[in-house]
Amino acid sequence: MTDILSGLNEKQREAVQYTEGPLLLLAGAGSGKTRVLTHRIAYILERQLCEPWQILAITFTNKAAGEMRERVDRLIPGQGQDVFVSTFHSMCVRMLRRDIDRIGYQRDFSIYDTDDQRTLMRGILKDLKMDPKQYRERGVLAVISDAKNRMIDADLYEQNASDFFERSVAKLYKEYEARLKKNNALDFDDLLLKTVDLFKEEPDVLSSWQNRFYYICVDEYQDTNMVQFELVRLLSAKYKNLCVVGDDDQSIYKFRGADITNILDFEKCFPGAKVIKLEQNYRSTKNILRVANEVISHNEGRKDKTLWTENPEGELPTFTEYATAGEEAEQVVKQAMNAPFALREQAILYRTNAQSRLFEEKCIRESVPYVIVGGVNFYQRKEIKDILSYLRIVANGVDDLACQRVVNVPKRGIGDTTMERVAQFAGQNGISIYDALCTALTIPEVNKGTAAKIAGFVDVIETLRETLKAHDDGCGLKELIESVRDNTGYAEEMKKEGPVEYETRMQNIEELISKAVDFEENYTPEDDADSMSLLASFLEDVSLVADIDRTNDDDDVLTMMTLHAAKGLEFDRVFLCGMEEGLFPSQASINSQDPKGEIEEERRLCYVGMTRAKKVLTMTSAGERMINGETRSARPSRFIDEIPSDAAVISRRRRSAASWDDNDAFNDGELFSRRDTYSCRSDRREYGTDRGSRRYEGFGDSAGFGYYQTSNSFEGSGYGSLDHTSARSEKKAQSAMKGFVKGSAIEKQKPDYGVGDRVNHTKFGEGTVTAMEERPKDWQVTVEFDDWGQKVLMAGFARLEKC
DNA sequence: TCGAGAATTGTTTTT
DNA sequence: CAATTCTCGA
Repeated sequence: MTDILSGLNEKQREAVQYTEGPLLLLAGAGSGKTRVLTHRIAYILERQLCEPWQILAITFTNKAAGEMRERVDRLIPGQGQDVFVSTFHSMCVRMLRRDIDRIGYQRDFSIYDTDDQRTLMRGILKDLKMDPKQYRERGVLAVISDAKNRMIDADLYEQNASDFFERSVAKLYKEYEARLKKNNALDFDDLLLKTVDLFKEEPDVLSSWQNRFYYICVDEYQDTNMVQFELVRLLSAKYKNLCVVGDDDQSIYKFRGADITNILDFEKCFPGAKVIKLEQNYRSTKNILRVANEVISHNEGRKDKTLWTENPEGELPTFTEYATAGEEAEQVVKQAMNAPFALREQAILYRTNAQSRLFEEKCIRESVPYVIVGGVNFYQRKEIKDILSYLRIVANGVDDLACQRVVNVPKRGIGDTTMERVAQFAGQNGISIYDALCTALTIPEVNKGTAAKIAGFVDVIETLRETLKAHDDGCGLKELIESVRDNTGYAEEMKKEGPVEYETRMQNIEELISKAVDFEENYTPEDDADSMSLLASFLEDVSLVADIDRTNDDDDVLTMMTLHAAKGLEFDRVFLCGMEEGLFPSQASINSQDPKGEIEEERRLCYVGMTRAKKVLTMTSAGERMINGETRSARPSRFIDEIPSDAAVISRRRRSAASWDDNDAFNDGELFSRRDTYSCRSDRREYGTDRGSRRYEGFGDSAGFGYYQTSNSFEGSGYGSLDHTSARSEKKAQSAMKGFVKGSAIEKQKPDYGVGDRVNHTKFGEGTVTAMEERPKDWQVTVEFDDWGQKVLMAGFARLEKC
């Protein structure tokens, strides 16, 4: 007992011991909430308030689930493994696997990922002859997903459809559902939704789970959506021992339905709920925390709390604006390389996955070992999806999508036209594609030659089924995958793509095999899921793996990932990169219907990023970067503006105040939104080759900019207080700072030319200055150009050169 | 049926 | 820019 409660502060201890009844734990970043959760579970176990398997703990990732199990196990040896720790999605799969047949699905259902969903929707649009320009599958699916997250089914959606578009979407929604059902498949949202359906339609199923779980904990509660709320509500209804942990300031998944009111209104929904706030931060330095607090304080409607720490001051966070994204990446990688921290203790965080490319490039160049979390998910890679599709057909014969995906992979001479006919035949006879293929010879429209090829494919599948059956004692995944690789001609097909691709693909398949072996070894048939095959569980498991789950912390490598992926992690040093208006906060959030709300979400994301840092926070931006093949320029993020000047070392590139204002207009909508609202392609056509930065004349070229720095001097920054390596870094840091001059935030300079002088402009060429007028933030210059006539320019913006 | 080259189109963020 | 779709010739 003393063990479990020792080392906890008063609040934490209170939370650990408050086991009965609803509890809302408002846990700020780095306040030790995982610690509280694990100790709480251990406390319950030690007190023998219930059996391990009667505790349900829901985490955000599978990795977190594993870690929690481990940590509990360390506190109460031998019992941690039996606690039901899981993500919402995995939990639902387990529950559905047991009982989904009671609501009209088969228990060997497939799980469709985003790609599968899109393929399915594309087919629907085609069959219903809807204009794919008008109904883009991505958009339609987003609407459907949104509806599902709010527990609006197709019928209800139809009833509420108020305009033509919505009625069309309703039709698509219905068809989409029908096809999922026909394929015996569920999408991600369904996993949650169907579980709720199951609970509502089969009360005894619900009560069996209700009876089982005496204690329920939900981590990252601020990111739960309505369906998840409903699940939690239902499951906890009997014993009401529900503990939710979250931080409204870290709610960053609104886009996928997370509803912040779940946490804000917890006390209303669960009367008598106890609220405990954890406000002491154990992770970051005072200086990092101050910056994070300052930024997040710009949000309205938060739960009142102030994070504080007893940690040392630490050094001031820095912000540096580089000229280009390339330079940003290079400097960041070099700094990481020379910092007095192990690579694994540092992370590069960014808003979008696309930003990783440059960092990756620089890491390769500098030979810095790195790992990118996210981007293209392992299980979405072509070769993996292909192989899994084979396995899906083996497991679930009615999965048409899987069938269509690999029927001609490797090339068997079964083309689109043939498959079109087969699909039609299948539809007419109400059978699955695979069943249709099995009887290909009887399909009149399919000619004999192709039918023979089809028979070859069917043969492959049947052989695989044999392989599986031959190992009914539960060892066969490895053989199965190897069989797909080696006996279908798949390996040969890959060779054609070139040796490099071949190698990486083979490696990926190897990785899949070891995953499979691993899975098999740890596989314990569910107490109640008797006949459910090992294969089906493997496939279900595999589709729920997030990329973060696959990272191992053993290697000393530099980690790069999106801010979203960084949630829940911590590093000694964090690089927060790409802090530019239009990127972070994203242009979409600025242009959205609800800019205020969306920018607040971006700000929370920023807060999450900053609070990942334990000792050093380094923020950067680029004056220009390539986006969609166009060089675009941007001013530093508004979040940088929100940092008080004495709280960080802020180095912006020198720009006149006037150009800032223009730049604001540029970034805050006008020009970009036009590109978004209307076709940006028409722009391209109209302007021909005059693309990108040249179109926004005056922004693209960075020549002529200097640096200046606001706030205090460099004293106290750098790595002086750390160790020897630090001296080196300090030097590096200083030399990187070369060219920076001290100055105030906004400083207008009188140009070095005057009325009557000859000047040169990058676009307009030479001309004579005819007038100069001082403006509040800049000098306005009138020039009579030789070739272009009179122009009125802002000096800080036009970069005129005296000649 | 299939491949190569052209054209088009797109970015948040993810279980 | 890069990923995906389209188009056309064999």
